[in-house]
Amino acid sequence: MRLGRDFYTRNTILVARELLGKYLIHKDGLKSYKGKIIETEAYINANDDGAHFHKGLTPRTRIIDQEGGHVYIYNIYGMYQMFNIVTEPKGVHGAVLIRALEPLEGMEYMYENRYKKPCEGKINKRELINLTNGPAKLVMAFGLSKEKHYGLDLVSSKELWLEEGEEVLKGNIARSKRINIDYAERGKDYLLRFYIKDNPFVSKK
DNA sequence: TCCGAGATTGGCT
DNA sequence: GCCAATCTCGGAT
Repeated sequence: MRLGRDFYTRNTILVARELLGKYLIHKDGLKSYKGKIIETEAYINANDDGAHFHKGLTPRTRIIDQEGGHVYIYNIYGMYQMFNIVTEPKGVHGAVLIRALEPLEGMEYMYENRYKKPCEGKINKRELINLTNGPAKLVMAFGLSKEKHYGLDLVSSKELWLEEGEEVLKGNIARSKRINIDYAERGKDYLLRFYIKDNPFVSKK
């Protein structure tokens, strides 16, 4: 069952936590990708100097002004891209970064996207973990890109959306500081990263 | 095997 | 020049 608008247009921190266990689906022609969300980070508002939009929107971040459910993808380090989901009602700025997924379907396509060679036979455990255990890795594995998917609406798109997934008990959710935002004077210590405890696809300890 | 340092890369904060 | 990252390679375990 696809998640509707009401799921996304709520408080960003709440959405980040509830995204854990949900399924991300990408249909690309005959290729079909499915993965369970394992790790997220919330980026909230003007008080959060870790957020790209804390000083206001720019051409890069313009989609964040839209209502929750839209896709925000940006370039980083010249060669990687990151996948975010816009939250909150229209005009309120917030987004959730998807940091890790657990592959469920389409692993052979993820393998080809990540390693640039055909998937022959069984994928070993190390290769499997390395498909989607990081924010730029999962973008590569799922065949996502800024050019194709920036601004797309997860509520109505025929190629990319989220579905109700597995319930994650509160006791199995861990919360921590966000990864690699030491440059944010205020926001660096905010506990806005959520992940499923003991899941092998979590990006960092 | 595991961990840290160094290289990579180009649009924009 | 900076950056919500990743890969590789060397040396330690």
